[in-house]
Amino acid sequence: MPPRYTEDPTPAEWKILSLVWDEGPLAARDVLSSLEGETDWSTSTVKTLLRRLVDKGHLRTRKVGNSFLYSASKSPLRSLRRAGEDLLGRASGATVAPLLAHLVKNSGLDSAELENLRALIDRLAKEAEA
Amino acid sequence: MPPRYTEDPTPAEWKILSLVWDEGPLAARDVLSSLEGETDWSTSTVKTLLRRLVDKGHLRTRKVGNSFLYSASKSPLRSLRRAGEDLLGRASGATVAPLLAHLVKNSGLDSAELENLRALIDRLAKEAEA
DNA sequence: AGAGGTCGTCTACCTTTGTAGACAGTCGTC
DNA sequence: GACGACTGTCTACAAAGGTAGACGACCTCT
Repeated sequence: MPPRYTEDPTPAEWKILSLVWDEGPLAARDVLSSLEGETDWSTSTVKTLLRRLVDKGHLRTRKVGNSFLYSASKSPLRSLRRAGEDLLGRASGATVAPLLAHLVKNSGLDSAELENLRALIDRLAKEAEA
Repeated sequence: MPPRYTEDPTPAEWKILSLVWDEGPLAARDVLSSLEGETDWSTSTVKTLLRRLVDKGHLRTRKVGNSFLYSASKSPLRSLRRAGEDLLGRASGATVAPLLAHLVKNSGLDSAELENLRALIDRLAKEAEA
């Protein structure tokens, strides 16, 4: 495979990336301490992953003192949608529906979110009839 | 990272795997011809990927003449759900709902499937109230 | 039986990913 | 202004993933 232009995060990178998404701009040391207990990555490992995420364009840095603050450089939703589309692309016609059902079931949406989703489905259903 | 026990398919492997899911038991040569136009993988490449999928336990083989028929060895839905859970795990609380909305919108479900999904949501909403 | 085609296996090689040590710059503090 | 604590960069290396050639086993037609 010649060079890949998608630059999607790898599993290890996803871990760091979603952490940064969740906890706003973080310094390397914050990422490290947030990971404590979850992984046993060394300082170096985390710094490498952060650097690679910057190289791939997922994170940006802002210099503060002698260190960096890392923050998302693309909208999280955009990256997630991309990954989601890959997933859907792997499901065949017959598995798409049960897959979505499973995801909805396990997503822990609250009442309001469920309500919105139902509204969306109603809209789609109306279109599908036409 | 010590040996990984998940043995999830890689992107290239997914391509082959979902092809086999879709088109039932296939011989290597069928996979090859189905991929024509989509990728320009050589015979060897495809055979390597098939073998790796077998090694990882995603495909099983049945000998027929001097060749193999490859078919799924786990339920496709199961593998997809696993991948779906990874995806959800990467989304933070706030992004889960919009992500699901996007997926539903792009999933091309037909009326009946939408109906089922709505029924599921109604059930979940009822539980959420309690 | 021999030739030609097909098949899977072996082996290989480069890139990416996972993981981390060594080290030099910098910042605060005594 | 020197010391210690941190920080990011460089370098490294093994494992996984992507890609494919070489080759011997096997079938099939003549």
